[in-house]
Amino acid sequence: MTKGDERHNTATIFDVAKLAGVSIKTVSRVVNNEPNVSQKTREKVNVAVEQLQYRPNSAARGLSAKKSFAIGLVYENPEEFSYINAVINGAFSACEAENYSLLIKPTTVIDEEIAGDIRQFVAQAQLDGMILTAPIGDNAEVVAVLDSQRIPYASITPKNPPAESITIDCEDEQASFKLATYLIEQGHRQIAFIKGHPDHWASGERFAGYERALMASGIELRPELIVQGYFDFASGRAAAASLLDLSDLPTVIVASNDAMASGVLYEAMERNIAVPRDLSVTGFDDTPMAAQMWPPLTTVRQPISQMADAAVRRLIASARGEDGQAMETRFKCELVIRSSCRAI
Amino acid sequence: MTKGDERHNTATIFDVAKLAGVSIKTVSRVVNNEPNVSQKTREKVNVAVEQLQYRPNSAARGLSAKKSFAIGLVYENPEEFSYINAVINGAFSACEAENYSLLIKPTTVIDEEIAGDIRQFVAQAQLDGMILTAPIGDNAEVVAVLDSQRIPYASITPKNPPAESITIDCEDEQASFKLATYLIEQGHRQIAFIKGHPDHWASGERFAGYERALMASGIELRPELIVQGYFDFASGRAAAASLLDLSDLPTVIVASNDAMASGVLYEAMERNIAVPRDLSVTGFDDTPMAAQMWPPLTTVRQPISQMADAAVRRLIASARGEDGQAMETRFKCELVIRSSCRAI
DNA sequence: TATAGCGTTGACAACGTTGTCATAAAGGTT
DNA sequence: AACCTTTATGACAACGTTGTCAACGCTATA
Repeated sequence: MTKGDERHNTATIFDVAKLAGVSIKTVSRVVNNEPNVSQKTREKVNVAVEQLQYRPNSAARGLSAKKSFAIGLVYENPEEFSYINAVINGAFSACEAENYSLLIKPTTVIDEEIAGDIRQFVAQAQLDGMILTAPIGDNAEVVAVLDSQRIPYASITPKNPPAESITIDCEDEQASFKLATYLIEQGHRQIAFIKGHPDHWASGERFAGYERALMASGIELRPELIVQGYFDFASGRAAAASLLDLSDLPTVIVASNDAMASGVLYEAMERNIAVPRDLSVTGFDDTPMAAQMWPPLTTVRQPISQMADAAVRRLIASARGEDGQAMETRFKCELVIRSSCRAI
Repeated sequence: MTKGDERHNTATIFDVAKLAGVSIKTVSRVVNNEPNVSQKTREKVNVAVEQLQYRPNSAARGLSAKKSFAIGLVYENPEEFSYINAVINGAFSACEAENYSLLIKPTTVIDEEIAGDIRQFVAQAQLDGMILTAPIGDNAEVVAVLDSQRIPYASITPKNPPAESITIDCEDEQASFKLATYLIEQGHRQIAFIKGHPDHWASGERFAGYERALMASGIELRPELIVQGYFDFASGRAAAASLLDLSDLPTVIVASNDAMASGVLYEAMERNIAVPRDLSVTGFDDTPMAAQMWPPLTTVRQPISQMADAAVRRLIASARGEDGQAMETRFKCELVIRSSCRAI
């Protein structure tokens, strides 16, 4: 760098203070919206800030305030990304609104190393908080690391949340109940179910709603119609294969998410089974994909972005010492009816 | 916080120095792998670092070194996420390897505000560099902001890269040529083409490859078989609709990406046109979706993650003053043949 | 033996902000 | 008029690291 480049150095709090004719502390107060600054002083400072295009140096701010103004988001790298993208978008918009940065950490698999990975992640970025997506919020080691480092965190749809922790979930059980009830109303009686990944809280909820709906209508639960899946395309396809090999075929297959439903559609296509004429199919999540498959998928829409947004806001609020009790923490789902199901 | 919590304060460079019996500067040298430290001292320090679980405070480091060790990734929030997720994963792995943090910034639309948005983003996080995904790398205002702030950046597949800038792209033209040639070899002569979003560099390249293949085989370019699309499902579907309304139908529709190809499949389904029996379809990108549609899509695989990885590495290398000339900057694509095309 | 050179080490300032505390000015109460 | 309280402001230390520079001790050379 030559000497001349100095002109381009970004303005510091000292420059602003000088220009406004006040002390740096006063500038700090104005910038951070602290009380006890006269209106006149405030304006002077704001003018100077504007004129110099001043932006506080976040490293210095973080060093002094012992905060980083950064939040981490950990997720398990999925096969189908729309869920996690909705999370990212929601978390980002909340961070942006609160003037925080969002650091993401995709993890490939959840193995023994994850706790160390997280420790490293947190330490390196000096995170002020973490958002844990399912099923990471249930990993005891990860939680232990965060607790020991005193890093606050919010879990999205965890299975066994500790009482005092910040938790965001949604009404999967009710939504699943509503969906199954809808199918029953449409005349379906042979209702197959593909369960989600056992590590995920949502899997149990979605199955519970299905069970409750069938029992409420006095429909017998046939064990051979209930198949384990893992939330991915391949497991959905395999589950469909086993269900379509049965002699007594189901009239509808309820998949616990859209990716598995897409596997079901694929397997049905392969077998020349027309959906919805010969078989109805439903999903869960309402990923963008759901509307673009053929046939468009009846599914359940979750307010994923809003949930992530809420997780970040609660986290920041609690870091500030606000209680955030008033904030919404349990979200509603919505049944989205498309043409992958027909009445019987 | 009570007094007792002090035990949990993370170790600083002073603690390490004390325990190792050296000065803080020496610890700093060891931690940063600087030369001129004796092997014996190095080991003493490393033992202390290990014992205290010392991790440098990134805020302090950034403040002193005038670097943030953070890189930003800006992208236009797409309808279909797998491309951007591959970018995120590649960029993340490079950042992790280089001990950098990755900050992401999804932008909803590219409007007049984007330059200001970027300025804000860069200033707030004090980024050391930026990765620009298409088509943001071509936005003059954004580039002007980065230049004026002296923020180095790398563009992934930009249209008009300035000579000295860091650019990563891949051989879209060749791949598209190969794909079209393959179709011609399969006997196709009525080859329709759905162009990509005009703002994207890749759109032009992919079309150019198509043109060259047809000309090389002496096939006339029929303008009515060339339709403008915008890389999204809806535009693919609309383009397919217009093509399938023609009296003289194409035997194959080449979509410039998988999302549009998925729109083509949808429209074909809706019209009861069997793919590939009555119509062949191809995509571009090899998103995970491509293998899960029915029928599985013949497409072109791009090494997206590797490209993003390379972008980050070049960026960091150039920030270090290394030239990075040796690094790969133009990547190969691979034809992926599935069953959405048939020979005629 | 003196001297130059190099590898090794440490003292201390600097980075740009916020927190703490002191002080001045203004307003209210007796 | 004297005193207390509240509001507004600033001086200065502290945060934890890296950069600069000086100093030390050892080896090679004259």
